[in-house]
Amino acid sequence: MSGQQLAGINLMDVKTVCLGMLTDGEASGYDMKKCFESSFGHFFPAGYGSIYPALATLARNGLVEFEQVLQDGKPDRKVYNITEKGREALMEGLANANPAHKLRSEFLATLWFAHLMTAEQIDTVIDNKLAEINEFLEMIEEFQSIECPGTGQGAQFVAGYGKHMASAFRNYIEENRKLLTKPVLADVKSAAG
Amino acid sequence: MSGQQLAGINLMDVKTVCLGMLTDGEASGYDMKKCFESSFGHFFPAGYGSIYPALATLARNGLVEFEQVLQDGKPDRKVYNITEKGREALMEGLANANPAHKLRSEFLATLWFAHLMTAEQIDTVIDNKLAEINEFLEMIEEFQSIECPGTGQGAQFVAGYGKHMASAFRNYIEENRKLLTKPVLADVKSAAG
DNA sequence: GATGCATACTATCAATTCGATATATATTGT
DNA sequence: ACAATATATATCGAATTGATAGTATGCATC
Repeated sequence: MSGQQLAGINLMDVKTVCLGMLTDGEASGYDMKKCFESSFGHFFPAGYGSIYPALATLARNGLVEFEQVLQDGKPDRKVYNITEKGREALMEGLANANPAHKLRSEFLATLWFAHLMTAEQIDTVIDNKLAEINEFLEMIEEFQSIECPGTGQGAQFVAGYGKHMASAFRNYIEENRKLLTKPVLADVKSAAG
Repeated sequence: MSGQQLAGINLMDVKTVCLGMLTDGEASGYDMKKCFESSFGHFFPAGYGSIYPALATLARNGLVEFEQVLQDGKPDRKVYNITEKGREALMEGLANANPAHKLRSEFLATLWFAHLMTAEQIDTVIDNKLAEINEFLEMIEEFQSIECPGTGQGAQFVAGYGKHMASAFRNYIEENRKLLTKPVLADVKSAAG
């Protein structure tokens, strides 16, 4: 019942995030996709299939306006701007006191069934994940070094979160991976018997 | 092109997880939902809307079989069992060397825009998240205490992961939340001016 | 004795999201 | 000359989410 406010925006969904990006200035869908790729997408992914429909809905409901900009050579741009109504909707989205924080890990689901896998398979999965984490950590450190201090407290907090959690992830894996490849009692017995 | 193997299973999706659960013995969709609720769902969520269509597809492709069990009083149960073909498909699912690990955080997306929020809003969001994390940690500790050692190395690894990461999350928030409510230079100037 | 709630069990629907793909053109690299 | 990359739009099928619906029993509260 409650929560259904201005033009169907009630949560921190892709629409709300697009509105937030527009508070920094005008942008096209393409620009926003790049923003998702470079920073946002690491903790809140979105592709064209989400962004373009989101912008269409926002425009239909008057939360953003756009201008068709003809370019020579390149295709036209639709440059979006947030409206006053859009700002209100954004504030409502930010007012949600219990925003979700969801994990969906095929990695953990796979390792849950480690007893059905060979030690080689387990090692490969883990080594690949460690390599990914290390790449991510390098990327974050680069991001933090170019971020100018004083602006974007939120961005700094989130980047720090990413670094902290990725390190914790790496530490946990390195210290506990042997749990997964260690033979269980039953196997030891059958090997000895 | 590649990856499209036995009956449309190529990743660690809900179908594959259901097959994995069935290696522990027969179960109904309802049973599996309970399993998702109690453990699996914390890192790989699935509701009825995913589970029932998944089981229907698996049955259609011969990866599981089911028996309609009539019960007095209660509604009928469809009790599923994994087939040999299903075991093969599961092994293919587990053979994926790069299983994903995805986060989707409305929490971090919200705090990215902390400069648009009041300090009270920020504090509420953070306090609520800390309370959630503490509940989660209690739940995990209970899970670990009832888990018998020697069986389910994977489950132990995953539970340990959950505890480790939730603690890291809590520590980061507690040590860095002041970044978000600390006034920025511009605000200090305008307050003094 | 009736009303409402919890549990047990199935299943479906609209809305949203994902990942891939289509369409076009210009620039840059080899 | 040819291939790849960047710019920019948009759509489609498949999967997932979250809510809801239906049917039946037991149990407690009013």
